[in-house]
Amino acid sequence: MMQQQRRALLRAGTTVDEMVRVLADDILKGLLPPGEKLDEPKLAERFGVSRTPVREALGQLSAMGLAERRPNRGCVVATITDHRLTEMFEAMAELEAACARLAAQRMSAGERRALSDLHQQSADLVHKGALDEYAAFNMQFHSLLYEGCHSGYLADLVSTTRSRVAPFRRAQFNVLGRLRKSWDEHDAIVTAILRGEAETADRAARAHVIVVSAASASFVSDHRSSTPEEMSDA
Amino acid sequence: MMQQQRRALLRAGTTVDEMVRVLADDILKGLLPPGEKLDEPKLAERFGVSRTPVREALGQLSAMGLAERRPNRGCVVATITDHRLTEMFEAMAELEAACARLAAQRMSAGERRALSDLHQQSADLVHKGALDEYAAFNMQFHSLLYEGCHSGYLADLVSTTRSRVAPFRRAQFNVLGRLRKSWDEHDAIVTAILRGEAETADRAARAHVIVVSAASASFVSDHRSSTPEEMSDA
DNA sequence: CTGCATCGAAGTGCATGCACTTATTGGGCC
DNA sequence: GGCCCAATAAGTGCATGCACTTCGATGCAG
Repeated sequence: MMQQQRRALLRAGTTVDEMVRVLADDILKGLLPPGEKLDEPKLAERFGVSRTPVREALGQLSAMGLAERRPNRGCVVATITDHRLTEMFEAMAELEAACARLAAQRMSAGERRALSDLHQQSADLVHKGALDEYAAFNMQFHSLLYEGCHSGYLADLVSTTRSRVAPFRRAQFNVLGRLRKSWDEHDAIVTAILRGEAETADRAARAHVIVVSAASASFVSDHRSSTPEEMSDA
Repeated sequence: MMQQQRRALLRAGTTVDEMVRVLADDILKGLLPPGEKLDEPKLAERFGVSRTPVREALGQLSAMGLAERRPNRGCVVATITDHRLTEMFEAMAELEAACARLAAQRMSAGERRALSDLHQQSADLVHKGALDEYAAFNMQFHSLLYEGCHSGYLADLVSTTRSRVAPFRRAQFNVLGRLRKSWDEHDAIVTAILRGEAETADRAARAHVIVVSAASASFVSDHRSSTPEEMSDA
């Protein structure tokens, strides 16, 4: 059949970029669970393109750590060991703590106010027990924290790490009472930052992540596929 | 001409993986300086393959942050602003500090001995002024530190960051007296780790990176290309 | 001589097709 | 019946070729 023709006129970036965006999103949201096979012909049909751009997209996803490619044996959504997940939370604790410490030292008055306002607004969601809305707020809260450290690269590292653990921490707020505790932990962080107490903010952020880590710890094994060799990666 | 034939028999992984390794290495070593054009036909000829695997390799390099792709306008080795470099060093200081702190708490007796031995051996290189050998030792030293934190993900993050700044910190030990100072800074880190003094190790590692940062700071502008829009990325 | 449109070459983006590898299934043998 | 192996199907890896975009050169008007 005829080759591409006038697809380019409708397209913003390249087809590959768009596919990477969509697939990464699907993985982070859990639509494509860890271990899921990423079949080239299927994806080619889904996106209405040939296998060539699909292959490029899969290569990039695996370079990003969201997928794993086994030469000649296909590509799957990245799996993880519970040991590796523990390590990732540990690193996230360090990164969030560093962000919080720097934010306490560097945030402008406006940034502090924005963080405080957002935090206060979320109190309502706790009362209402609005899980989904609180989850959305939670993302915003942490994003403000990352921006507040005024170090874009550090913010990128912690965002990336947060994304990578995302597929393994679904349903975290469903645990009863976790909502309220999360808010209290945020409160400790906000208070320290507003006061400019760097070390207190560091410790509060670290503690917050460690609690989240514990709440997510038992989730991995459900998604572990049966390949034993993945135990050796960390 | 005839297609591929029996290339696969000689090959370990895939052609693409090999190209990514080689190109990443060239970039980190400075053989391909920041801003250098990565021309698909040229690379295809260099590696003796068609453009398809070259394109995949470039996509992966850019997903790793080592290259930048402009749609329809080619691919270049990643450039960086001096602001961004400062941020990267800042993040590296945090990461190295965290590694050193955890290493002080977690390293086994054997690991401590290995670190100490390596460090003591390097004293010779300082006396001889052996810049290249010291640089090689320096990499080993930091690798041991990363492993010593017993958190593979954290080690990956700091290794990756170190790789990314590598193209911009060439000739760092050439500065007179830097060699000796570097050794002294390492000594402070090693001493703290051997004593298990986590906070001291944290501060020593942080200080070490900050000094390195200052020594490299003026290097970027030489490699800045002329595109003004890259100022807005951080 | 300068500014702008046009043409051409070079280079990028993707479709298609062939070679090779891996997974699977159905028969022959013990 | 269980085991092995060949034949086949499915899927991955890369080469090739066409369509589209960008960039530079050339020619013409002002």
